[in-house]
This record gives sequence, structure tokens and C-alpha cells, in this order.
Amino acid sequence: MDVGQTVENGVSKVLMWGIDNNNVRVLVVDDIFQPYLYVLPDGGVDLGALAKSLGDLSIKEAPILGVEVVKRKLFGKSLDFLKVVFRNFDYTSKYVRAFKKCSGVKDCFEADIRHYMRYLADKRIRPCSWYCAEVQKVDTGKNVKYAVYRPLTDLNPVERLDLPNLRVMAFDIEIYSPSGALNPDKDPVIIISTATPSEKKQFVAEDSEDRGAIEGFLKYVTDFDPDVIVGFDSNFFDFPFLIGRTKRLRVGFPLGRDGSEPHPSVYGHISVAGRAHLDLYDMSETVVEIKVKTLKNIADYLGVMSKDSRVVIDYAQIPKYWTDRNLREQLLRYAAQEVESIRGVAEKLLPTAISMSQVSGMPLDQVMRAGVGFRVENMLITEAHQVGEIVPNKAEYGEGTYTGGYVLKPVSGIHDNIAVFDFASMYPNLMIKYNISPDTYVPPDESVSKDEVNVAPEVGHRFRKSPPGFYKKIIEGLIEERRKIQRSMEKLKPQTLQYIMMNERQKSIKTMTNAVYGYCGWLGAKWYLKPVAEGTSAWGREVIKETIKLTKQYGLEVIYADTDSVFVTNTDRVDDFSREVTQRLGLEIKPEKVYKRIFFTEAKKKYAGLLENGELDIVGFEVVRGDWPEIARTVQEEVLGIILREGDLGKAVEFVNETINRLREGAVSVEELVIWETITKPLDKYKVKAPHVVAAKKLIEAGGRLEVGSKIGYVIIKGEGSISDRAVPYSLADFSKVDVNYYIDRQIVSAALRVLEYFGVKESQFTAKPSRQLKLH
DNA sequence: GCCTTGAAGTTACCG
DNA sequence: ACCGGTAACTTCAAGGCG
Repeated sequence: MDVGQTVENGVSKVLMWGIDNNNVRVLVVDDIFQPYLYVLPDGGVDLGALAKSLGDLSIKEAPILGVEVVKRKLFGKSLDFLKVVFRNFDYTSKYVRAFKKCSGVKDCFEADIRHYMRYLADKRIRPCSWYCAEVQKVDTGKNVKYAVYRPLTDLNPVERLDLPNLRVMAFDIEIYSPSGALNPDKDPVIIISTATPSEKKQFVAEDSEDRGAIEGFLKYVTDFDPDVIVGFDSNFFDFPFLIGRTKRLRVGFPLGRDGSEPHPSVYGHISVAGRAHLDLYDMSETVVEIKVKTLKNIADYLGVMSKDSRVVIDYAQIPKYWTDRNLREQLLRYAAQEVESIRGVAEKLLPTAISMSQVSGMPLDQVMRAGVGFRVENMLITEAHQVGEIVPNKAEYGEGTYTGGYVLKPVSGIHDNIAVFDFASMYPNLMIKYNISPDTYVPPDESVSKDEVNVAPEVGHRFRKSPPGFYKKIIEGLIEERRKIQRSMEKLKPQTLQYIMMNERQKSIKTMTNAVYGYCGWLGAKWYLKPVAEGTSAWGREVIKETIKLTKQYGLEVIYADTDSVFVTNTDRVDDFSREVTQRLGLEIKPEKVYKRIFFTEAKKKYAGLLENGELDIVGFEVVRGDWPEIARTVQEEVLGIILREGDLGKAVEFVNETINRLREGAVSVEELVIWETITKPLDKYKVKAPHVVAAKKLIEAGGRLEVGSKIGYVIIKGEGSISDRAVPYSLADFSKVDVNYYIDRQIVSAALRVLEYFGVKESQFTAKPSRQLKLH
């Protein structure tokens, strides 16, 4: 469930926190497994002599236990390495520096893999899974709530689909900060709320005296002894604040199972020993439908809180609600609701996190914070060890970009009865088919006979046909595992926890499989190899272009195509068509869906279609973009609906005009006009005066907080100057200030016309307005 | 100095 | 810190005109 490491008396230890089959919390400590790294010698060096001189560099604090000559592969090439085993992982980088100075040493490898990750990889242990081992009880002499063991055998995987009964606790804090600065040296924690499936608690400060509340919370957590702690933005807010506050008050904060305090860990994550701390904010990144990731939006989307009787209190209002004794009750209710939302969301998203942990091999409390690239990499490292492949060091420079997927310009307008076919997992399957892998790639300077290699079209990269590459093995393994899970799901009842878990697991496997392609073209990847990515996409383009040709030969019209999908006129012979394409191209293509009616503009990657079940599928249009205000998105969605379902142009135009009138009359809320955009870098790094940047600066000036990566919501108000000059954070503007004409011209009409101009509708058909005369104002 | 035009910068989407 | 392809917005600077 959680993994850690420590060095005691110079001995490296791996700590595995878990739950046994009697529901007892256990800590398994392995102090036998020793840290190591690989040294690549220069060619022609006397390995024995080099091994000896490396061994001579041994230092007392971290003795070298052995230097062994081993055969390993680096990018598929078999080479001699020296495996240096030593006792204390704290000295890894010291050894690397010393070894690199040593003559006869070309490079060091795998020195940056954390000890516990190497342990998991070497021992094939996946987090959040069941294992069986013979153990020896360890007497710690301490009064702890868990049993401590030392493994006597390796951990053997157990085929078990169920999860233990995890104790999950949500928490949330409220701060009294009249200045809004949220300074732990000054501002007290007024409310700490917790929620478990069976109990809700609140620890409340006595005015500004919060010591008791914090101590109460600490005692509660220690007594309840949660396995999983969840918060919302807790990595950046709740925990840092609590840590700062307890330091200031000089109270201990031993929240960890081993009595340690929460501490910053990898990927900017706060770690609590023995417990998995999860920040819902990280998990919500997987829910792409939610554009602005607030707790409220996430909870609403997942349907975890009833919308009635909800108390809404703005952050800025908290001090008022706290000071005013009559309002305090409402603040407490608000805080209780927040923590209940967190708990509810956690319940829905925990299966995703657990399955990602199982598949990537990363500990549960890291996996959702780590980027996709690192998850893939971690999975690859695990596999590399099994096939004797050394983990390469990160490339120091990239080779620039390469060409990706092919996109066919759509036939614009309305089409009836269109079938969409797509190649399932096209890139992974191409990697299997042509054995595309970092270890099968043949560099241009290497000569090899023609029939031993697959040659990528257009780009000419060569990959050995055999032996099976490292990627091929992994991808085949993942596909097989996914099939197995899907088969096992047939026997399970939907809605059961097991079914949900299996479903999440197969989805995670699919996600990871598809991410391998992106990974190998990523500059930060240890296995970065441009020809692998470039070759894969080149074969992909060949396949889709061939498919388009075959489609035409089949007498079907191709309306649109993007990367691995084609949109064609529907036929009663869809199955024949799939079979023929599959057979001719050697890659499986499947009918994915049928649109009764579909609409394209001239733009690629944008379409709206009516499915056979009556559902409207909108892709790429402003409707699905979070950086368009709700009012424009709603108008466009309605227009598309009317056009596709009823084909009634007049009605569509009328709807747009009604919305314009509603806006003119002030019958809309400011919320519908807010434009949300991400601040992607520090404000002073922007080269142009963009509206969202100007709005962000105004927010900061007014004392607001905004971090890189978060979204700013702004509206355009009336007045002089450019749009940027008139962009203000929505919290600072009321409806009377809003530039109604901007919203009509640039948002509503623009979004509506994107669709309606294909039916001859002109801008002038929308309620006459003083157009483009900002200058006269 | 004003206006038009196209490039640059920026974001968020698709697969 | 997965990839490239794409649309669309606003700003900004260059070029043309008088």
C-alpha cells in the first residue's frame, strides 16, 4: 500500500506497509536487499583490474560489498558491465562521482533509481497487490499498532481480485486570515474537518487559539489509523499550512505510522509514512470533462453531493463568518460539506488511482502526481530488469520534432448515415507488427541485410525483425493481460467493487499501452529515441492512407480521416469492409459507431454528429472548449442540436437572437460570461499582453492568489483600450460593467456563425447592433 | 499617423 | 515535463497610403 526506505546504522532498508489477510496492518522490512549500480567500462579495459580499482574506492560509511562482471544489454547491444553492490544508498551519487573519475570508466547507469523502486522492480512487486511470503516477526520494542516482519522468502504474487478493507479518511482545513495572506506564522487553523464512511468530525479552534484543534485532529488520526488520507489541494495547501503552523506553535505533528511528520517527497508530493496520502486535485486531472477543476465542479460531475441545501461561502468571506457568532454555524456546515465532498469524490476516484499504481508499479500515493511519462518509464524499468536491459541515462539533447499522424480535410456540410471505423490501438499494434523498439533499431551507420529488417516508409528507419524487441514484449504482455481481465469481467456483476476494479485496471492498461508511443518521442525519456516515434507514426500514415484508398475502391465515400480513423458512407456490408481492410493491411480495423447525421465545417478535428440512440456527439467545437464562456458554448450546442435534429435554420437563428436579447436585458449571470484560461508560466515570462495574463496580474494586485498551472476566470468589461486592458477577474466585476457587445460579437455570434454560415446565415441576421464601432464610443 | 495584413504568441482541443 | 496536428483567438510589428 505504501513503500518507503531508510538507512539505519549504515544499512539500507526497504519498508513495505500493507494489510495482511486477517486485516492486520503490517510493516515488512527488507534489509537484505542491497543497493547497486552499473559501471560501463571503456572498450578493451581489463575488467578484473577495473573491478579491483572500483572496489578500492570503498568507504567505511557505505562499504562496497562486491564488484561483479555481468552481461547486460544497452539499447539491445550486449555489453560487459560491472555491477557494484554497496550497503548505503545515501552514498550513491558520491560513488558515481568517484567512479566517473576513475580511468577505464565510460559511464555509470541506474544510479538515479530510488532504492525502493529498484527493489519493487527487481522483485517484481506491484503496489496495491496481494503477496505471500514467509516472515519472521520483529520486535521493535516500540508500542505500535502494526506488526513488523522481516521476509524470509521472496514475495510471491497471489491471484486475488479483492481489495482489503481500506480505512479512508478525508480532511479539509479552514484558516482565519483577515489579510488573505494565509500565513501559518500568523493565521490560525480554525476548523479541521474529517470524514470517514461512518463518521464526520470537526476540530474547532477557540477563537484564534488553534493548538487544541490541531492536537485533537492529530489524536483522532492516530486513533482511527487511516490507510489512505485524502484532501483537495492538500499537497499545496492543507499539509504545507499544517506543517508550517505546527512548527510555529512548536507542537509535534507525528501523523505517520512510524511517528514521523508529513514531509515533502518526490514529484512535489507530501508523504505520510505508512499511509497513502492522495490529493484529489491530481486524481481529477484524469477527468477531462471537467474544465475548471474546483471541488464543487468535480463533486457535481461525479454526482457525489446533493445540490440542495448547500452552503456556499466565498474564501474571502471566511473571516466574517468566523468572527460573527451568528454566522459561524454556517461556516461549520460549509466545512463539513467540503470534507464530505472530498470523501465522496475519493470513493469514486480511488479505484482509478489503485489501478494506475498496479499497472505502472508506482506507489499509490505518487502515481497520480507523476506525469504519464514517468508512469510509463517506471513500468518499462520493471520490465527492462526482467530482460537484462540496462536502464539508459537520460539523453542530454533532443533531435528536434518529427511528423505525426495524418489528417484528411473533411467534406464540409451535412452528411447522413456515416460510419466511423478505427484501428484499435494503432501505434502499439504497429510497434508489435514491425518490432519497433529502442533495442531493435538499426542506426544508419550499421550495415545489415535487407530481409533482416523492417524499413519504415518515408523516413527509412530500420528495425530488426528478430529477436522480439523490448517494447513488443511489453505491449504484447499488456494486451494479453487486458484480454484476460476483460474475460474475467464477463463473470462479474457490474456495479460490484470487483467489477469496477477490473474495469479500471483494463482502462489503465490501455492508457499505458497507448502512452508508450508518446513516451519514446519525449525528450525527457530515458529511452528517448526519435526514430522509434518517427517510424511508428510513418507506418501509421501509410496505414491510414492505404485505408482511404481501399475505402474508395470499395465504392464508399470518405468524409474525413484522422490518424487512425476513417468516416465513410455507411453500408450494410460494414463487417465485410472491416474484414477486407483488416486482412489487406494486417491491422485490425473495427466499425466504431454510426452517425445518423453528421456536420463538418471546413476545419479538421471538429464535427458534431447525431448518434443512432439520439445522443449528440460534439467534437473539437467551442462547445467542448473550456476557454469559451458558457453562454457561447450553450448557444453553439443548441444551434448544432437544432440543425442536426430538426434541420430548422430559422429556429436556430431565433435561438441565437433570444440569447442575445437575454444578455442585453441583463438576464444572465456573470458566471455564464466568465472565460477560464490556464496560466502556464510565471506572469513575467509572457511575451505578449494576453487578456488572461492581464486579468491574472489584476487578481494578484487585488491580493488574490494564483499559481502556475491554475486557471484564471475573467470577463471583458466596457471601457477604453484593448481587450486585454478590459479583462478583469470575474470576482472583481459585476454585470453592469460587462461589455455586452463584446460577448455578442466575439463570443455568441462568432460561435453560432461557425456553424450557421454553412447554411448561408449572415451576421446581419442577428439582432442589429452597433457593430465594430468601439472607436465611436 | 492611420489602417490593413500577416506573423507571432498562446491555449486547448483530437487521436 | 508522453507525442504531433490543428483551429482559433489577441497582440504586435511591418508595410502601404496619403
